Amino acid sequence: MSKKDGKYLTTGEFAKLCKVNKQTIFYYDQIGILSPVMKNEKGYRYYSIHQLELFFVIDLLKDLGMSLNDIHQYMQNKSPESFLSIMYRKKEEIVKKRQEIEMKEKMIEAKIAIMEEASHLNFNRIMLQRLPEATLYLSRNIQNISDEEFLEVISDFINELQISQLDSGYPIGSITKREQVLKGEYANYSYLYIEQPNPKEGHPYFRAVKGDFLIGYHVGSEKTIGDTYKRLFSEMERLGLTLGEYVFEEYIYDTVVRNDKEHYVTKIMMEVDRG
Amino acid sequence: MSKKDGKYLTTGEFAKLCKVNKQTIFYYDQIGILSPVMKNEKGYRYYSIHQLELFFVIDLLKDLGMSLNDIHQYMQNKSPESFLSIMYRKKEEIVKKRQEIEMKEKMIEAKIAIMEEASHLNFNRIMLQRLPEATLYLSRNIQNISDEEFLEVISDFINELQISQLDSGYPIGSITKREQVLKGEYANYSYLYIEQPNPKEGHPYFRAVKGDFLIGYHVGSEKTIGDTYKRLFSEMERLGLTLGEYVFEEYIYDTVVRNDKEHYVTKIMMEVDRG
DNA sequence: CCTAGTGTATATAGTAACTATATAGTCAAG
DNA sequence: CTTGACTATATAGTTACTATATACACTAGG
Repeated sequence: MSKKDGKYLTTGEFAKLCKVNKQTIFYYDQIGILSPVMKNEKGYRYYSIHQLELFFVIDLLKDLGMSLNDIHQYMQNKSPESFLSIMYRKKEEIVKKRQEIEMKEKMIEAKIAIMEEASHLNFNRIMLQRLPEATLYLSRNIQNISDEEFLEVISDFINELQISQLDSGYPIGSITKREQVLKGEYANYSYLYIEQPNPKEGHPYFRAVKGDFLIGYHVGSEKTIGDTYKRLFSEMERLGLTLGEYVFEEYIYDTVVRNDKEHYVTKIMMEVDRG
Repeated sequence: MSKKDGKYLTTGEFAKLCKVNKQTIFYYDQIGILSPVMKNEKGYRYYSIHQLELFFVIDLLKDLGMSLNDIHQYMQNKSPESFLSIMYRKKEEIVKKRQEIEMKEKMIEAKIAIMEEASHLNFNRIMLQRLPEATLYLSRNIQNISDEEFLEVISDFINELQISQLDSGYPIGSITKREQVLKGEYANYSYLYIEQPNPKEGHPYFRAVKGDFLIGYHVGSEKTIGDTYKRLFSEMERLGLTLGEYVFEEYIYDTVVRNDKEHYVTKIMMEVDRG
């Protein structure tokens, strides 16, 4: 391309075609990554049409997370070979980036689903539901664990979420065993979990749940969760049910959407057996 | 989740779980987007496990291009409703972002393909090839156009590339008519174009090419391109061919990969008819 | 030819979101 | 009781711009 070599662009024209601030073009000249092909005696910069392609490449590299400094390094020492090797590197990076974006898109969809569902709920009602099979990613056992060990388990759990892209956007929940619940030790959890709507093949530590659940919502701080457990137990009795093996807890409204602990909402799902 | 409310995390522990610098956690407290649940009399900060979820949400919003200032606004005024509306907005944005990433991935692939092909070429050889059908996005006609008009056409062309996501990563080429080429006006182009390997349905301004082409490479500045045209003409004669309707030019090595104009390489593709 | 309005230039300071450094107080283990 | 690892604040530096101030240049209309 190019219409006769005679046609040059001023800084303003060039900036407009690049769709950036004129200052940015000055700046790129200053740091030496894109200098005009010509400068007249008054100091006016003149760019060639070809330099647009170079700008677009700089913009691409920038988008791919390359610093202007690194771009400068390359510009000092251009060659088809090093350009190609950069492209191969960036290709790998962008694939990873795309996967991350795809995951985040799913996370947002999950958050929307949770919030939409919550907005239609009556938190006072207790319901008996048959839950379909779900896949959960579980932490290591955390029952009766020390503070240091707990920190390590949490740390490992979160690391694994991030490394294996298991953060589905669903809340991190806790599983308590029947025995602890019956003793009133509602906070003596056995596992943490996160639901996996699209479980990955061949990943360990997964666990399916299905069956009858008595579901209630606790509004307020964790400290008063016993009250809601009592309400659930009396409803259980009224329906002639007995407590199953596990109880699941999930924050529905937490510090993410509420300032005041009194407005937190915890979903309690009790596995039950029909007497 | 949460192991008894008694367990708090120090700034260092919290930072480690968040996988960020401790300073960042200080900073977030300072600007008021994530403050510890507790501060002791010595000023030590203590975070709760729940605040991890909040950090992850902040991190997500940040990734989705929200400024810490905007995040602060939301944090001052949390609610499930406004969180939901942010999520809906971000959902739209991330879809767009994903599409952009996908496009850039294709661009990188195109650049790799071009550079790989070029690295295996002998630029001295002239070849007769039958080119398959290709879809090109064309600029408006630029033959015998004034400088101002040319600038506008270029501007429109580039705008369209960006708006309609037509920048495939292939070089921007030029098309010259037979008549101008025969007169030696090699720079009096009629159109600019960019190849579309995956043409979008229903987009106008496209144009297919196929047929026999005599292909040669010009090494050096545009000014001496006449020499290579002469070489091509004599080869054409030797093969008993006549010049077809259009000649296509594309930069293979340009300011993106070369510092010196003497090393630029232009691909010249002449449509030819078999005598 | 003068002038208004736009364009160009440089220099300097400000911005966001950290990041690094310096200095000082705190705590737990041996 | 000291060492080493932690905590805190305050300040300055970083990147990639962005804004502002000031001065010079160019172009079109009266």
